[in-house]
Amino acid sequence: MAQPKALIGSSSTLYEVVREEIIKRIKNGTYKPEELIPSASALSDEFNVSPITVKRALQDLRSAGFLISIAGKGSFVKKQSRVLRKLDVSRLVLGGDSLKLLSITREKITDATMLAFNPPSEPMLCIRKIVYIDDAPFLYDATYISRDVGDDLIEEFGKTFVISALEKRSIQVTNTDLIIDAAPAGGQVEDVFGIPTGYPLLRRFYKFTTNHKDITVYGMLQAPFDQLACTISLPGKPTK
Amino acid sequence: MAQPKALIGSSSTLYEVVREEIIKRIKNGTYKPEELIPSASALSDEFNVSPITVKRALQDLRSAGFLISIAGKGSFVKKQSRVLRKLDVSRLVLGGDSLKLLSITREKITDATMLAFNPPSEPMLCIRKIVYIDDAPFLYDATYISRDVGDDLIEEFGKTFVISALEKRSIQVTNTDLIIDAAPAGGQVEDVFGIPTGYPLLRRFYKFTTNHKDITVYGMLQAPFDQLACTISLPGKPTK
DNA sequence: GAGTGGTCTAGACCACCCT
DNA sequence: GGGTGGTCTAGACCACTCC
Repeated sequence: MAQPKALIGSSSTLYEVVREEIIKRIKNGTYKPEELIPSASALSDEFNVSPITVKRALQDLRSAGFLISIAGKGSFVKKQSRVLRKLDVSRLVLGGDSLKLLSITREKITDATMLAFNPPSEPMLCIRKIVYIDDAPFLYDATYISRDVGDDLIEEFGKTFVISALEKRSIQVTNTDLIIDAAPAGGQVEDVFGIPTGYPLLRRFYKFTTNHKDITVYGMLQAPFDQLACTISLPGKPTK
Repeated sequence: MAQPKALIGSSSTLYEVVREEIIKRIKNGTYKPEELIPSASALSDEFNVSPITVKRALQDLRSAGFLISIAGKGSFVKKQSRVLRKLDVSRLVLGGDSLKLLSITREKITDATMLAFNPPSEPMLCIRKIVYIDDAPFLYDATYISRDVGDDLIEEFGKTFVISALEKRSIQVTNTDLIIDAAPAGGQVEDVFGIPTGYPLLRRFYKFTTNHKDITVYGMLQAPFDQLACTISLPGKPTK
């Protein structure tokens, strides 16, 4: 067969060359946000490679958040519009957000990152919920609370953020510890957000210490990397 | 051919089933950190699927940081040991770290996230470097500085963090703005860390305002998700 | 040389969407 | 029905490692 067409980019393998060329076209506006890109077979003709090689490139582009592919329709350039929020995590819900309760269970904390908070090893009350913005899933939250609480309070956990429910009962947060990390999507979060395995997530783990010695709240917030970034402003460093 | 072996996991496709089974074996200790897992052809025999399907599963596992594959040797379970560091970004180098200067150029800031800091649109001095821990790349840093500085200072940028060099000249940081996000690896960082395309990164963008009105420092720190997480402790929330 | 992972291709099949 | 993306397989080739 004919020699594959020479293309821009220092990549070695064919699918990398195709991938980088498509990225270039997205960045320079040849393929515009929300719009359909040429089909795999059309691209395979243009680049003179197998359709399967093009599909391999598209797979990478989905994992990197450049594209969304819909069987029967085609591949679309993803619109990039990310929300910036303050790192402070004590309010989940802002105007226009809505909550969906997923489950309330009793579980042990097993996540390796959360263990850095030295949580109790006994099973805790675990509340999982999704925060929506404009009917699109925005945050996935799992909250663990260290003490048995009344049924009325549990019911309220489904409607509001745990801290708000506690404050109504004059339980105040005295300290907030946070761990921020990135992680590849896997398991339940893939389904919640409709993202492929390995899609980068921004995660915020929190530990709220309260003025009730028996009540400490642990939790984790997750969002796809292209939906959320966190900001914080720190006072000027002392002269050291 | 024979019916593919029924396996655990609610996944629909074959490679997802294989992938989840291998994850399960890593988590339950069947495949141990640093150790070799069975070859693709051995796994394909066991699962009764094509070797290519197994390779597809292994590809996902590499992207999610579970495995490292070396041609001619095999696939190894990645050892998970992550560093926790305070969010404060003013010191790159701790004991045992070393720096490698990559380049000093003049560039405009083009990164979409960094533009949230409203940096100047003119070209700036750009210093790229890598921080090593135990001879392994740990952080990738790009620093932009807004003013022409002397050659002696530029030379120092290659050896130490920009803020330290400035402080020696009594230029103090009066405010630090940070943006933390996650992002898929792409381009130069892939080579620096030896990670596949799309590998999740934790990124910290910083803007240092100083007591010199002409001197503002912008920059970005990047690290693979499995090497670094950030911690911060916030004072108790006021009663609202 | 045998085994390994990785790429590239061809061909088949399926599910989905649109007309 | 024809086009789309997605999966699965088979077969070939390459580069690498280890014996």
